[in-house]
Amino acid sequence: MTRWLDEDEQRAWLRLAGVMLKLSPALDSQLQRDSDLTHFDYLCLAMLSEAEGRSLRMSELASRTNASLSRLSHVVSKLERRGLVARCPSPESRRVTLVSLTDDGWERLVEAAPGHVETVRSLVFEGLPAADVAALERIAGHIVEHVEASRLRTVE
Amino acid sequence: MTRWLDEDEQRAWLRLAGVMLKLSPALDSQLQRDSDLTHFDYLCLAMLSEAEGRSLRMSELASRTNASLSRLSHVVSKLERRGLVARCPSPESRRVTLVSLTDDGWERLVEAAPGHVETVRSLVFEGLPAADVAALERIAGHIVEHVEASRLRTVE
DNA sequence: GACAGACACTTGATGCTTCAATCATTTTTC
DNA sequence: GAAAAATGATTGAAGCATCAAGTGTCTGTC
Repeated sequence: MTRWLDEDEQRAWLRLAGVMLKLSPALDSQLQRDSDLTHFDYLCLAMLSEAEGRSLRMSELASRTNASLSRLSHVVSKLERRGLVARCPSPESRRVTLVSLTDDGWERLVEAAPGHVETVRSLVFEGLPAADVAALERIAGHIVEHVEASRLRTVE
Repeated sequence: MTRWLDEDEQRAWLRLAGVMLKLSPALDSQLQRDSDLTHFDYLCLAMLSEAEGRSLRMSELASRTNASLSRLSHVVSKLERRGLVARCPSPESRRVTLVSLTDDGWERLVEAAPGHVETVRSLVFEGLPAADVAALERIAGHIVEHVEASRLRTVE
């Protein structure tokens, strides 16, 4: 017996679906136009830039960018071809690959950041009360946790 | 001079990006596995099913599903090939195309709905306080509005 | 110390999304 | 009432994401 969504849930859900369908392309579009980067490309560079030694193992970067290892591998290959990122084998274990941000990658990130941050601010935070910023963090965190938990359940 | 995000905004933003990166594939994956439909396919069928006469013009369906006309056109072509949807010229104006849900499309939607709704409930609403449901609707609505407004600005 | 399984990652094929260009129709402007 | 602009929709090419299958490495376990 299906438990359908009530009216409030229905409205909230349609709006959230709207965010996924509209915000994602909007971010990609601005970054693509101004910096020839995908939003996901940007996220990879940003996560590397904040990591110790500007370098992370593939699986750690995948986890920090919320991506599958497969998706990340394709994207890192592309970024490597463009010279924004470099791969090298880990000294610790031969099945581990380390990715690091190159100087060119760092520069590209620094150039792209202001425009991207402005876009995020204007699309998400402009006019959003502080209480809603907190709520957004709480709710989005809740959803991400549930998705991760369900993935573990179905993989088993 | 860039106005960077403060710490609270930063955390909220990373979590929201996580939702877009993880929730969307999770929905696609369940629907694909159980009903051979994309989440966007589902949305199209669902919007048609609720429309008067189970039929809408392309541009109206695009607007209700938050998609570009181009994306919709490709997807409708695919759904039409599979017999879930039919196109016909509008009697009102010759540049308008009407899309309508076929009986097969209706059946497919009815079969897919319970599993999809269960997934949405378990990933989004399970354990989410009613106050947060309202906040989600408000915040997501705020974001969608801003994205739409910015699109209008850049198109001009 | 060999073998089964787990782990880290890569690859190739397929289908989806976007962008830019296009076409036909309708409306506006002069 | 023609020309110009706007609207509604489609198309093809290029780039992305996903899935399933693969490679190589490491870790038990007997």
